[in-house]
Amino acid sequence: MEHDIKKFDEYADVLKAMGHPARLCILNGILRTGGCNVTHIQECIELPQSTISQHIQKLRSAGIIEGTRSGTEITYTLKNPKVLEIINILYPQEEL
Amino acid sequence: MEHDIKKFDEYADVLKAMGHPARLCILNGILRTGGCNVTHIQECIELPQSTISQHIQKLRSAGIIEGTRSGTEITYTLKNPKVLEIINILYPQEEL
DNA sequence: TCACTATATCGTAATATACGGATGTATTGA
DNA sequence: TCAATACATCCGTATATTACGATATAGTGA
Repeated sequence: MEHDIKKFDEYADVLKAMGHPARLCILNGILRTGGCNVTHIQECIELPQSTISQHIQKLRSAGIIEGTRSGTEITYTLKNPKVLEIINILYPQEEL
Repeated sequence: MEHDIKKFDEYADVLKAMGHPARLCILNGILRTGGCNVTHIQECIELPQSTISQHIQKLRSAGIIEGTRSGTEITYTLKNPKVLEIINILYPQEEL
């Protein structure tokens, strides 16, 4: 078995970042639409802008998403391919 | 995009339970050995017994593992097949 | 019943997370 | 330069998580 817990730190952080319903919802949305901005997310989930922004920062600092600015908008996309695989396992593409 | 955050509660809890280095280490160990007990885990990661036990309880209450008692020992095994897939994505079987 | 091993639970202190209002910053168009 | 839009950050508070020693419980064999 594995001896060094530190080897698990990296993905523990990724999973922890994914482990919140709002963030999972955001990730699923980003994946399904191929990238979307905070305002669009805000229209879909009932949370104030600052809360959503903080969730996005958490996903960003875990290296899961990255943002591209165009004008005043920032479009976020999935950056980590393993996260994409995980979401597809959890939420396979039927009835959407 | 998805409207109801509650639809994401189930797997958010699973991911949250996975999102800790000690628990990820335990899960990886259970997967690789096909089931193991607390004492064996304790030999591998440097944590007191009560701490390990609590991590195991967290995995158990998230429906990720289940224990089978034989004598004084309890052998834990993976219960959720999606978790198995996720671990295999994160830690593919090379050099082990 | 007693001692022993394996595991769980309790109590609690330290730390982290979540939330949302208020405020700050960047970009664009007038 | 000003107002508007999109997004980020700050701050205080409430709640949750983590860790671990101490203690409890379950099972076994003598």
